[in-house]
Amino acid sequence: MRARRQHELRPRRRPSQARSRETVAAIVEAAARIFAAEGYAGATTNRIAEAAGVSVGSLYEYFPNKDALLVALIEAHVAEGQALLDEAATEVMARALPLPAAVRRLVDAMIALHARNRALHRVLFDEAPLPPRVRRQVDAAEEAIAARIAGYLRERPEVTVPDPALAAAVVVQAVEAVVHRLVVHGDERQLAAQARELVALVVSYLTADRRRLS
Amino acid sequence: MRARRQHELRPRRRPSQARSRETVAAIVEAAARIFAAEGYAGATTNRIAEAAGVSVGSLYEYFPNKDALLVALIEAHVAEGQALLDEAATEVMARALPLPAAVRRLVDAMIALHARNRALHRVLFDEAPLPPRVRRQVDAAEEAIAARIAGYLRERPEVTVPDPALAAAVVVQAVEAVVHRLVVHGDERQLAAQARELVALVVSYLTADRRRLS
DNA sequence: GGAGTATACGAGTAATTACTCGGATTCGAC
DNA sequence: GTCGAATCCGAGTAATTACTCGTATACTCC
Repeated sequence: MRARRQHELRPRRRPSQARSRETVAAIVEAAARIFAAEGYAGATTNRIAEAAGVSVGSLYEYFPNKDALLVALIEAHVAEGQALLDEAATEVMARALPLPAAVRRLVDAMIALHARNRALHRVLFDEAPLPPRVRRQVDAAEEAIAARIAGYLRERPEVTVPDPALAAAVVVQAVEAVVHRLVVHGDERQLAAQARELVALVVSYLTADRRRLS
Repeated sequence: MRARRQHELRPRRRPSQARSRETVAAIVEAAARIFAAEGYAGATTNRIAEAAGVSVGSLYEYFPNKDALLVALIEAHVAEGQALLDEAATEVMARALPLPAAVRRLVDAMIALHARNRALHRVLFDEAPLPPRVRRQVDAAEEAIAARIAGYLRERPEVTVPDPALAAAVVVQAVEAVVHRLVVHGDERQLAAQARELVALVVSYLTADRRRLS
């Protein structure tokens, strides 16, 4: 293969006419399908263009290289995740849900996010190391949701953790990591039971009698 | 590149003389270095052979293809992990450690396993999807350690979970997933504090007053 | 020391695939 | 209707790299 075009990941040209916007949309959508089906290495730009009903030339008109396609997909996925989690957080706050229900809501939102397109999610986050810029975006999204959760924790009297910010970070990490495991690699039949235990895990932690723990 | 030699992953020939055993060892060791430094895609068999001080021909004498090298590394890593965790479990049992100390021991063992060669660990488990046979090996190792933990949980009166086998599985999943996150992607400065919280998370869960949780 | 086997070598091959570019086509604006 | 810009096309190219195979060397055992 030819030497990969430096590290440029941004679109090469902005589509201005409706026609080209459709082309870009078709390419992104086809990329999602092909990456999900073939994995990162197995997906070729020619195949993606073909699946999009477009020539490779057009693909490269808008995406400087293969990685740029991945990045576009990841960014869309992250935005979607942020929206899902924000929605959950807003609902929890508005209805002042008690802790177990709130945690359940968080876990369910996380499961929904991962399950929406399992195969693609696996490729995006289990293959191909994220470029630093994208990594930062993901981290920022996680921090944002952790901050909201920390705010909620401070309001709930039954929460006993001494450092809500730290606790929120740990909870987000744990829920994300475990759900990822369960959904992407786990046994579907055990998902419900394990999700229940995950809720118990988090709720116990947040409401534990801290004096007993050391 | 040439079509990849089917799905054979087992060594092609068993080294019988001391000389060739050294060659194989050098290749494996070099593969670890190169994969860690360059990532899966960036590592080439020519480069690995060169780093091992050996010709490509010799490499292919013992490993049918590039993936077989990865599999060898993963198998070694899994064996090492099993040994580390078994050792921790044995110590916990022998000294009848109380729960917080036992969990701490588990978390520390897991951290040690992940931190021993961060970069390689990342490549092995974050890039390149594992072939099914290897996946099964990893799962079996996790189940084995979960079974030992379940036995321990049943012995400790302070443990309140209704289903120790399920709880043990969840705990192993959670500890593995979170530690992986913390060590491979996380901020090193926060590791200690987050590890402490992880211990609190697990201990709280295992000793929670189950009536309060729903 | 000779026969047979195991091991090592590494230049070369074949396949793959990311990416280009010159030219055709379609659009929007006046 | 025309002109310039935007878009599209896709055969071809250049680079990469996994893997082979004929030959040379070292070892073992008698």
